Amino acid sequence: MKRSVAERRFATLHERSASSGLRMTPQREVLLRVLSRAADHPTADQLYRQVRRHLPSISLATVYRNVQDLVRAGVLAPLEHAGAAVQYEVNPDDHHHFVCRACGRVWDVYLRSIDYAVDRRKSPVPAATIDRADIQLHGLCAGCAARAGSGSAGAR
Amino acid sequence: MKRSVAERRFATLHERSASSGLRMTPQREVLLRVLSRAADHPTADQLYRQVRRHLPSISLATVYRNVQDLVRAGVLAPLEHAGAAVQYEVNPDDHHHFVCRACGRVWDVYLRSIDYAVDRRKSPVPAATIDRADIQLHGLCAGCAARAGSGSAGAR
DNA sequence: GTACATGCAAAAAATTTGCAGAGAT
DNA sequence: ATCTCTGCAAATTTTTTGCATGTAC
Repeated sequence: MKRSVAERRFATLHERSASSGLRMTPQREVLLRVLSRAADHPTADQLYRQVRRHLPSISLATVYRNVQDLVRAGVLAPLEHAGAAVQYEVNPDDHHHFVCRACGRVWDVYLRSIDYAVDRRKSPVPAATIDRADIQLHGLCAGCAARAGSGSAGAR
Repeated sequence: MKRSVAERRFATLHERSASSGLRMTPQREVLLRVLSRAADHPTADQLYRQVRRHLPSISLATVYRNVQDLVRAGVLAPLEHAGAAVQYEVNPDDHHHFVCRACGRVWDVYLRSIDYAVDRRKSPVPAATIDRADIQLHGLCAGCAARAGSGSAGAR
């Protein structure tokens, strides 16, 4: 049962990776296999350690490069806003964020209401208490949209 | 007008910082002043460069230490999930996240519905398009709640 | 006076890059 | 044959830490 889920996932990853023009090297294949079994949200280093068990000669740099390629290919996504330098929040008001997917900049957003319902059947969440819901809206900011509309796309 | 907002903010930061037992050194005061004027989400390095203009002799390590102290004091918050190592998302289903505020672990959450309304009057967001809303629920996971209930609180 | 804070420099952690050789298509 | 990918090692970037001295309370 669990096996077939991982296998279906692997097939998907494999196909999406191939259709993005990425070559199927042994390193990439093992990485995809590890990813297809991942239940959580692994870091590059955790992936490295997993992949290494099957391919002891792989280098950490290769894992980093592959993970980036897969992000570019849309196969993986960095969890939220992680990485790079930590940004700090000073605004004491109750608010949320809008993140531009092209330039990565963040703006504060005020919401008038939030409503959500957890699907408990599908969510094996060991939450004892939930005390806050932060929303991040993702999209294109006006500047990047204009740039994308006319000239070549300018990212990051 | 803008001045008084910053000043009110500074007073708040100053008071919260003091009531957390933090001493008011020149370095801390300038940092709080910079923070009270911050309109965006600065990194430690950006804060360092700002503070330096008023206190050229301050060291980057002091800024880092102070920012951490202020986070512990509840004056600042790290933006979302940033920092440390980047975690990657493999799950292709449409889902959201639950983050334990004690241990920092992340679980996938499935929502049946999401509803929100942007308060456009208060939000100067230059969003050309919004194509996704990611929700992060914050709280205590069962494990950390149990640990907090009995023994001493175990964090991070 | 004492405990906390600071500066400096070195260390650690996370990530990126240059380069020469190997391999996929 | 070509263009991508890899391993290795060195470089960068971000953050943390040890230690002697300074200073807010």
